[in-house]
Amino acid sequence: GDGYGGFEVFRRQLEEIEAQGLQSAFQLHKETYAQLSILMNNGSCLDLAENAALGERYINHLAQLSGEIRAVLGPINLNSAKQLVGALTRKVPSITLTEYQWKKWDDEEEKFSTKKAVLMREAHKHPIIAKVLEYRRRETLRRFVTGIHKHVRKRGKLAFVETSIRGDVTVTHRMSSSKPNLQNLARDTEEESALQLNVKSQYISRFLGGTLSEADESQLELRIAAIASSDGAMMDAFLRGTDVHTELAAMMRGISTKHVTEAIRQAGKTTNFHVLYGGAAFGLSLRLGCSKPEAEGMIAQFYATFHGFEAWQRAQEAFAKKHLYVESMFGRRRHFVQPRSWKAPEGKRILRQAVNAPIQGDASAVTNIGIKQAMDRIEKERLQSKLFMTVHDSALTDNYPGEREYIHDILRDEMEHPNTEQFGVKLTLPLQVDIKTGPTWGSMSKLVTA
DNA sequence: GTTTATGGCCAC
DNA sequence: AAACGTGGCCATAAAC
Ligand SMILES: Nc1nc2c(ncn2[C@H]2C[C@H](O)[C@@H](COP(=O)(O)OP(=O)(O)OP(=O)(O)O)O2)c(=O)[nH]1
Ligand SMILES: [Mn+2]
Repeated sequence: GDGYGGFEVFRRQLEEIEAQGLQSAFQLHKETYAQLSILMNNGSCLDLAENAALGERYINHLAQLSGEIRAVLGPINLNSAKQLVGALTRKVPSITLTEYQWKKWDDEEEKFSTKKAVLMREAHKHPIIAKVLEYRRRETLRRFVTGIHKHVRKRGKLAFVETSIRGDVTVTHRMSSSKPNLQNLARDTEEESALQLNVKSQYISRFLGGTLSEADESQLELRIAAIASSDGAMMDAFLRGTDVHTELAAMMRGISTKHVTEAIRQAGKTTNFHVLYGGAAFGLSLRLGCSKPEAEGMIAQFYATFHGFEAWQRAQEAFAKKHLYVESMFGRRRHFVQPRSWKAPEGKRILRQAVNAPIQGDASAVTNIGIKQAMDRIEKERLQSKLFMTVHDSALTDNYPGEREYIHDILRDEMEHPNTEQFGVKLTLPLQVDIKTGPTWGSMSKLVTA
């Protein structure tokens, strides 16, 4: 009843594991996913002094903001969305705290929302709204500072958190991280780094004089989408070396790719994946703040350009309707429960999941095969550096002094050349890995490769 | 006083 | 009766 199939789907998965025996998808799981979750138990080293300093700064910022806001809105609990609706409506009568107005075709209750997108849309109506947004951001990031206290383990002079990496949680066969989750740490921004509020800066090397590095697959799911669908235009784009995220961001704003900042490129990413995974004009127009016809035009242009991918989408959907599961290139499956109708929201959601699951899942497989190879080399060559974490399409290493450059070679060699053939998959496009490095997870600079 | 649900938001 | 997908976590509100 949770939309993920419940018992029936679980039973079918069990049957599959029994029937699959030593098939390649099972091998992949056993030799790669299960191993990674065991091997990445080194923990992540924490700078406790930085943690304490961050905590102090967040408390101060929050106290200041809380005072300013409650002076205007009254003595409410700012962490309560419900109280915020009441206070904001009183103070700013013109405010519209709904995500979007729908028909209200009968005496349905109005659904209020104070989420970020809504507050940003309404922010021009009163200066206090921006303050609330700032409070929210600080409060959310504070939890990355104080929330890890219960997970800290001392090892001699050093402090660690030992996240649990599991490969048996997600329906698409991605890895998950918990207790603490290290896959959703807030990215460092210039503004917050300047204020010394960068939460990733508390993650450091465990070695005296050591460094951290992160190797991230470039535009990974777009590449996998191109490979899986064999779409000509998409393949061409990558063979030409295009950065599709950047190109789209530049095109949407009518600026040159030179002027695309990291933040702008990130917005382009979100748009790309929105459209790739069956997003509608309605949601796109909300996200871009443009009209619905404009959004429709953009989606139409996407499918006009990538009709090969559209055909692949239709094929996935047809397969899902017929068999109630989809299967990826690596032979991994996601099962569905029969919806009442394929045209209702419930059914349409399944069809989008049918398009997404094989791509997200195989992107994960490709990454993890490469990571496993890198870990094997670090062990075989008796290096002291540690590959201690994965964030879906990236790997983090803690570099022993003097080993960094060689570790970078390993990361690039292995992650750009995962041996997928052993699991029956031929990658028809090259992969590209971007490497960053620095003294902390929150202060890394891109490696310039000649 | 516990539990569970919800709203919200971070990442990829 | 919604409107890219995959996760985990926290504080409040509601229910036990
Ligand atoms: N459906 C969906 N998938 C996402 C979204 N953000 C990230 N992903 C998936 C697809 C990405 O290829 C993958 C890795 O995320 P990254 O941030 O590394 O993006 P990507 O590799 O595409 O670009 P990059 O060149 O690394 O900046 O995670 C999103 O908003 N929606
Ligand atoms: Mn990436």
